[in-house]
Amino acid sequence: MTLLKPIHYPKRKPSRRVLLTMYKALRQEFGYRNWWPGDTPFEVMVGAILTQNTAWTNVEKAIVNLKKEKVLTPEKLYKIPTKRLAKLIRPAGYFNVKTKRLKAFLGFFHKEYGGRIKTMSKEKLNRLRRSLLEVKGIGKETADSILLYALGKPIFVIDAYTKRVLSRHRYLKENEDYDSIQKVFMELLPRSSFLYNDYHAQIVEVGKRYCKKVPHCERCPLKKYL
DNA sequence: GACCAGGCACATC
DNA sequence: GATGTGCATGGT
Repeated sequence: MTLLKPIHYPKRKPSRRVLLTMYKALRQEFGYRNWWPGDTPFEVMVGAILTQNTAWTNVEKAIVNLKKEKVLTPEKLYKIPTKRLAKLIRPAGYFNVKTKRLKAFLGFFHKEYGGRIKTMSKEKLNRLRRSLLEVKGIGKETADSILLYALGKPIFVIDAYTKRVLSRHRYLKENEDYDSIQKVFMELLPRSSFLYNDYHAQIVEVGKRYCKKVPHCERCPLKKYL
């Protein structure tokens, strides 16, 4: 087992070059991820809410239920009784909270965009993000996941993996806030939804494989950045 | 049986 | 603005 660097280690600012070479190292190891498990943009949106603080394997079970019942469409989910929805998404955990959040999002999606991805997509990124954040139950990460992974908008998603991987390599403070982390990526990297998508996916992959609570740094492609 | 996993809103100080 | 708490399932 590898010992962790002390957490009081001073933060070092990543340069554009470091961010890009890290990305290349990851991509070389894992290949292009071009990622988010989901067949349709709508499924990605639902998944983004269901996966809040939850392992994806549990979310999958909920999605399977929704598909099996043939209700994974904007109209069907908008109309489905709350109790039935709660029952179907039960495996994803926090099912009462998430039922409310899904319903809140579906109401918004229906009211503002007629439940149409295309219409929603036409909205300007900043405006869309602001309105998503007004929906109860949609915070920054969920909003950005929807924007990037469902709608292909160029915005970098910050999640637990991003924070863990980057802070373990001293590129972040222990509890750095969402906006400043996002700024690091977005100010240093070219504005590309493809890059933001794949980079974040690479971080998730390296986080899952090597950067757990007990990290396995020996074979980690980011080893030299420790 | 404890601990963990791709957050968020809300209460309180 | 920082800190604490409730929300719940399924895998390890």
